[in-house]
Amino acid sequence: MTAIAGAAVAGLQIVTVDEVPRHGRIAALVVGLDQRQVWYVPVVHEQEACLQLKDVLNRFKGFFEAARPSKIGFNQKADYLALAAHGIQLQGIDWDLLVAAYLLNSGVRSPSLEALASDVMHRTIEGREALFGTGKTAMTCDQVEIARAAAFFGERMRVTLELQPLLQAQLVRLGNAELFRDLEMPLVPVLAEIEMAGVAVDLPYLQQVSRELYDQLRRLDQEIEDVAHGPINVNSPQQLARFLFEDLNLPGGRKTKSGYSTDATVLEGLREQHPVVGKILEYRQLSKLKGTYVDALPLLVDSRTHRVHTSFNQTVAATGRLSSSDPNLQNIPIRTEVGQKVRRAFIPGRTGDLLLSADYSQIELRVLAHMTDDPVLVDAFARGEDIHARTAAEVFGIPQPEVTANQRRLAKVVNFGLFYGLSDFGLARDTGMSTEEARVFIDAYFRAYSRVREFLEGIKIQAREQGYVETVLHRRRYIQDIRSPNRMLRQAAERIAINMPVQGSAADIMKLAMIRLQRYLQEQHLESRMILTVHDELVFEVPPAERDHLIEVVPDQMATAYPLTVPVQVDLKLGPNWQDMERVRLVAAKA
DNA sequence: AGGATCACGCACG
DNA sequence: AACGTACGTGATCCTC
Repeated sequence: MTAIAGAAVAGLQIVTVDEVPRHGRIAALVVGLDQRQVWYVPVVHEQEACLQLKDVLNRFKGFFEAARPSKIGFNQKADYLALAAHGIQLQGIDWDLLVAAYLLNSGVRSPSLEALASDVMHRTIEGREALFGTGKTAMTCDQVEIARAAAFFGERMRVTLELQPLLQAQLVRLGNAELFRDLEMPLVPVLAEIEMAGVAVDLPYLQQVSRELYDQLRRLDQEIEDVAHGPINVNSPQQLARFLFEDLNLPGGRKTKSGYSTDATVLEGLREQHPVVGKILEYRQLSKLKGTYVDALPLLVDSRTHRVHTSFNQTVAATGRLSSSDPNLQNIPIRTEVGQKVRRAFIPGRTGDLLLSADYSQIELRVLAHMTDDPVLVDAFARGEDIHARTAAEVFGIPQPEVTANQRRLAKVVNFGLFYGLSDFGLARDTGMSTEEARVFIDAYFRAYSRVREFLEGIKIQAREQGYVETVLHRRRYIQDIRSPNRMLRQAAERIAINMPVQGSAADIMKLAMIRLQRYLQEQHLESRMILTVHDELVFEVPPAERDHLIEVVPDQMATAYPLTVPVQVDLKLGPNWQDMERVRLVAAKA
């Protein structure tokens, strides 16, 4: 114990029985100082005598809660969560191999330690399946012999310790050591805290919505089956295609691998041809919302906290964004009326508290302005203009007051499409203009915004010559197929290359803001909690007494997290749930 | 029979 | 089929 406490760095893993570290069902601790000194401390093994968890945690508490030794691990958010369940705040989370591996190659979705050992050290180690088995017969950690578990986790710890300096050297070589140390690693406990905070949902309300949707769905299903003269599963694209394109003889359009497509755009095109099509579209929409959100969310409410605790994944998205799963709280509906009903279910956990939502306004276009230094784009943001109206004015060569609503709409589609590597074909599909008109429109856009065109061309060249592209903080994404002789593959690679620096830089900025704000809330001993992050939006749960304080600090910290050459603007909304929110304040940080 | 995986469709930024 | 995600359902393949 003395040797451990006195070390500068130590490997650490908290082994849990189940896959939800937040539950804190700790099976064992693994601690390692070097290849020769690795300890496996079992606390829950069914067949054998173990140490008492309480005693073990007490012995190690000082080690956990001290910034030194620095802890090395693999997926340290899980360690933090498992210990937090026992009231221990893990400190010194300095070196997570999972996070490092992600920075080194964000294209590999959540690399395993096995894969790292193989790729970096050319060494084969046992995977979890070898010890626990797979599928229904899989054992949990507590069902395995201590000796076998100790050998398995001990080897992983030795590999972890051996890999760490190798990965560190690679981070330095790539120029990513600072991004790792100052952004991604500090973010680890921030995400864990957000997950632990969770978000409250209004269960009785959701139940009521579920009943309403059930009735509507039954009615629609009946009406559809009346037309079909028999039972049909509207959820089955196969059955639906047979019904529409064989029984009703409607004109089939696009094909999928297994037949005619029945997706929403196809059905929209058939709406006028038969009244049943509208009913199918409505059925689809309601069924999606009911199944994915209204009925699924209540099942994920934690019985102890009465809240939903998502997982924020830091090592999945190739652009540097975070993702959310179990449940995904980053795709809660907002666009349709029924969707908004779902959003109303997200509420503060305590009566009287409020939800505060702060979102970056046009962050990607501002990042684009910053990266390109395009004089027109920079000027528009500097003046605080309506960016889509300005774009329309530039493209059509008319004064801004004369821009029609339709012209603005077209400009908006282009402004969004830019980040996706817009094609004339795509623009035509989204706007209803001809491909030829779309081509002319895009040409006019790039004449007005020549620096944007040069920038996008430059990205493609960089991807081709270096094999990767990067964000403002030098986060990399390697681009496959960028030199492919296959035109389709190559163009797809070019679109990926164009998208990443902008989407990824926006993610960099958001991550910086999250770290600052979490630090601030903690230092000021505020009760307000950061509870969600949705790419360009942060949501907080706020007691009324702290309302004015947060309204001041949140947008300010977000807007100044990473100063751009254009102002960064943050919109602030406040309300009793995630839907019914009112604009409070609009903050723009000076460039 | 039941699990794993693919195909499709679609929710968000 | 313009970038990035997550996930539910049905259909189909695979294993016990």
